[in-house]
Amino acid sequence: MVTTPAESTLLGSPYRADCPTRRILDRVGDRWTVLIVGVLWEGDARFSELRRRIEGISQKMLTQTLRGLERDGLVRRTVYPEVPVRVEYALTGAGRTLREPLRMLQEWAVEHLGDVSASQEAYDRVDRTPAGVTG
Amino acid sequence: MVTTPAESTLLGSPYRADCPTRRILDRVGDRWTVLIVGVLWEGDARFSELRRRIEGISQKMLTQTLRGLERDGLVRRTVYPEVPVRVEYALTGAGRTLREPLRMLQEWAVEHLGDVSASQEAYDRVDRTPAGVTG
DNA sequence: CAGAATCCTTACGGATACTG
DNA sequence: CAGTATCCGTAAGGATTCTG
Repeated sequence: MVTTPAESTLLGSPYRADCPTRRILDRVGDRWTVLIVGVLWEGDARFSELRRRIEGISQKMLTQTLRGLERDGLVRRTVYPEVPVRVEYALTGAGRTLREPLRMLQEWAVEHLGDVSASQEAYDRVDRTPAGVTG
Repeated sequence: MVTTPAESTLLGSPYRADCPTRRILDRVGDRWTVLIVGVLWEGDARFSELRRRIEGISQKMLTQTLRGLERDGLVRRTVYPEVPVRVEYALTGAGRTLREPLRMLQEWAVEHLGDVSASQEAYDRVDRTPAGVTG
C-alpha cells in the first residue's frame, strides 16, 4: 500500500477515499460480516454451523467473508486435522471489540426501523412526476 | 412490502434477510451515506457544497443517496425557487440520532485500522498455495 | 444550480460441480 | 466436512449528455 501525503491529515479529512472509516465500512458494511460476528460472539463455531445459522448465505460468501475477517485479524481459523477435517472459527480480541459499535448500530436500527419504514411509505405515496409529464 | 410471518419474531431472529439491522446496514453501509451524514452534521448544505466536500462522489450517487436518506426520513430537502434554484439539505431529528452510532464505528475504525492493516500485510505475506501445486 | 436520462463497464454474488 | 473452481446473471456505479 502506498503512503499518501493525505494520510497525515486523515482524521481531519474523513471524506477522502482512503479514510479509516470508509475502509472499515467496506468490511463491515456488506451483507454478511455483521451476522457472522454476531454468531461468533455467542461462541466459536465451525463452518457448517455458521452456514446453518446464517440464513441465506451461500457457501461462497461464507468462505469469502470469513477469509476477509481472518485477513483483518478479526477472526481466527483453526483447522483440526481429523477425518473428516474440522475447522473452527472464533473471534479474536480485536474481533470482540468490534461487537460494541455494531451493537450500537443494531440498537439504533431496532429503535428507528418503525419510523424509517413509515417515512418510506409516506414518501412512496407521493407522486413526484413533474406536472405535464405523461407516463 | 409484503408482511411475512417471520416479522413477529424479527428481534429474536437477527439472521433473517429482512431483520432491522440488515436493512439499516443496507442504507448506512454503502460508501457515501456516512460521509453525507458527517458533512450535514456540521451544518446544512446545498447540493454543490456536498459534491465539493465529499471527495470522489459522482453526481449520480450523491443524488441517489440523498434521495434514499430523504425517503428514510433522515434528511430534509428544501427547494428555494430562486433563479438559479437553490436546494438545501439538512439532517432531521432522526438523522441526528444516527450520528452517535456512526461516530462509535468511526472511532473503532481509527483505533483499529493500524492493527487491521498490519494483519492484512502479514496475511498476504504467507503463501497459501497447497504443497505440490505449481503456478 | 440541481438534477434526470442514458450508456456502459465492472464486480458482486448465486448456482453448480468437483476435491482433499 | 470444508472448502476450490468455474460459469453466469444482475445490478451498482462512473462518465457523459441534456434540461427546467
